[in-house]
Amino acid sequence: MNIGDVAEKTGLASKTIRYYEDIGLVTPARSANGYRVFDDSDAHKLTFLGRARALGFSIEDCRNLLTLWEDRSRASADVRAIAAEHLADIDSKIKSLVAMHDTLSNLVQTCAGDDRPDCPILKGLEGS
Amino acid sequence: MNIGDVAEKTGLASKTIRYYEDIGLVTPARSANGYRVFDDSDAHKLTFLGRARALGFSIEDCRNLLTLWEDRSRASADVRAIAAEHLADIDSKIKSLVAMHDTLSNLVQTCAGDDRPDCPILKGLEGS
DNA sequence: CATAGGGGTTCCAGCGATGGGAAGGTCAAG
DNA sequence: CTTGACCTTCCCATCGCTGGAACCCCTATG
Repeated sequence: MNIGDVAEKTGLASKTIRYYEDIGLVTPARSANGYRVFDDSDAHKLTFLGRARALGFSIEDCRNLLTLWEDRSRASADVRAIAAEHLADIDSKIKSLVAMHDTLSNLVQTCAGDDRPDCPILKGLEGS
Repeated sequence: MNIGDVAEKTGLASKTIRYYEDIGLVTPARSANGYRVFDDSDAHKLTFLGRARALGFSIEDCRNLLTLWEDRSRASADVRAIAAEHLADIDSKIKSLVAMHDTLSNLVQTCAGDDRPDCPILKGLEGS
């Protein structure tokens, strides 16, 4: 498979795949003309990466998960630890976004949104 | 006020304040020795910026809000539009994070987290 | 008066995870 | 033979800062 094929197959951009090779997440073979050649195992790895990234795992997390994924003797506790930590991250991001949402939504609701110059949103941002 | 004072007052890092000057959000005066000199109005602006950023507004949003804030004849509808759009952004981020959370939390819950090599989290990332 | 420290200044580089685009090589079809 | 779709490497841009280097300024102390 050339990069375009594997890109379509995995849903990743070609650029992204090249980047993943750059940082050592995949190591596709090269054909005589210099093109990258991906086998099923590469594609499988990239699919894995795509899913993990879609779940918001950082590249470094992905690297670790990938290592664990390829290590047949790994303990599932290791994986669980990474996932649990990431889950806590997600939780705290959600909390902070919900807090933002609440504050901002209050401001928006108290704002008449008409053509008068008096705006409670700006007031809210201004004072304490 | 020197930059350190206003940094403490507003809770922003000095570096951040310099950056805000760089991109034209504030324009403090300069004293003879080249130091930035901030008056109350500058500090007020920076406080405004700090709050808006804390609510997740982008720098460009902040620039617009700041313009509106300084324009005594602005329509509150303009402000409301920016805020409402940002609110929608926040909403969609929350939705996507909650979806991530749910998926990942399912995976984590089905994972025994012991020392066996069989891990449902990796399986989940692997297959569809 | 020299020195030490804690300000301040500029500029340059880097983060994460790509995306855009230039400049050029390669391949299959018409 | 040419066209157009692919591929390659390379460098720059994004966003919102943050760190560091190298240097200047001001005050206090011995």
